[in-house]
Amino acid sequence: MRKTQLDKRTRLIETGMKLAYQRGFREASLADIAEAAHVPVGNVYYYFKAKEELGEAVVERLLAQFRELQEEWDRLSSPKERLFAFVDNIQRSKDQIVLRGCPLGGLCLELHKEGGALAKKSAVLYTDPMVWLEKQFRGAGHGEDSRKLAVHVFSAFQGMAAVAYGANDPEVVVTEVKRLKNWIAAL
Amino acid sequence: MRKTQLDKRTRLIETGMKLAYQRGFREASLADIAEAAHVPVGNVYYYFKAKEELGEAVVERLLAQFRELQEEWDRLSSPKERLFAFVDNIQRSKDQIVLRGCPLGGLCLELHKEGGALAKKSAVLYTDPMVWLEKQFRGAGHGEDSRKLAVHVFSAFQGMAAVAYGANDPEVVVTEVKRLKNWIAAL
DNA sequence: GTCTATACCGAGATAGAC
DNA sequence: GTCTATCTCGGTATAGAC
Repeated sequence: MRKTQLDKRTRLIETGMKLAYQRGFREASLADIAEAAHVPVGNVYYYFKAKEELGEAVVERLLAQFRELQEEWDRLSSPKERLFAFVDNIQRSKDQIVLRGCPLGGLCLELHKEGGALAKKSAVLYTDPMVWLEKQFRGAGHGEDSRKLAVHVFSAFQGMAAVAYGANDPEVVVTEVKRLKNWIAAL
Repeated sequence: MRKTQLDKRTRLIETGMKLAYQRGFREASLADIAEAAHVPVGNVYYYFKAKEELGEAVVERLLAQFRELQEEWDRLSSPKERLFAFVDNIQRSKDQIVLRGCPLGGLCLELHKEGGALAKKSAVLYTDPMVWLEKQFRGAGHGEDSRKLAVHVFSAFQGMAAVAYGANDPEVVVTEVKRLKNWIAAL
């Protein structure tokens, strides 16, 4: 019982995450999500009392997913290597980014504009990675500058993702990633 | 006749632009826009055959508005001054950006995700400014590098706007603008 | 050309049988 | 716990009087 409950709930969250990424959270109807997750529409409300609550779960899932990456990177031996791993990951995702935008940024900005309770909660999709980046810079001995350096890296990431997506040009990611790596290497 | 027609049409476009910026284009209903523009709802369809067409007009209006700024900057004597003017303008808009995001980027990304005909048309909101930036770099003697340099500036702009907005922190703009100006000055 | 009334549809959400 | 049928609301879009 508990098992299948988790399964359906999880399926709804993951499908919601996928469709929100592809078409936007607002754009993806509960009917679409339910169908794609092989769950009857009305049944969604057994797991979530409103669409907003599913959105919340999607944000959490997305964050958890990013934290898994962080843990992986944390196993690398030096802070600088960890920073490079972060940037390499952007490069690797470039096709996805050109096609659908940044998975974190897209949802964060959409929910932010939507307003309401989700707006505030979605901010962690930005702040959490920046906190991690800051920690790396601090570990590399950049002290009080670390926050600004972290903001710069994340901001460069969001910028290249937005432009690559909006202007439909994967080369933007390639060029900007190269520049960002040089910048980190030269610090 | 022609006069009042233009007035209402213009009012609808400008109000649409304002509300799309504040709440998103999808989120702003025709009823809201019409009411705010003091035009009866049903009458909207005399001027635009569908909401999509109003969206198109909004994109064009936004672009025209940006082009006015370009013309102003074009009157400055050197390409480098023009680049600084572009960046200064970001700095000046920082409060607006924190509150509602980038006027160009927000709409461009939303419409892009929406898909459809508007998706392609909205891309000019990104490509047009980048073309202008490229021209400045070319004028400053950067030859074939100009395009990449332009992309970098615009990408930095979009990044700082997104992060400042999403993380609700105006300081992001201040810091990043400073960095960007140093970068341009050192070229 | 202008406006009112309304059709129509798709969305989120609920009731209640099983 | 699970699913079907249905309600309600708000949105776009249209018909047609003036």
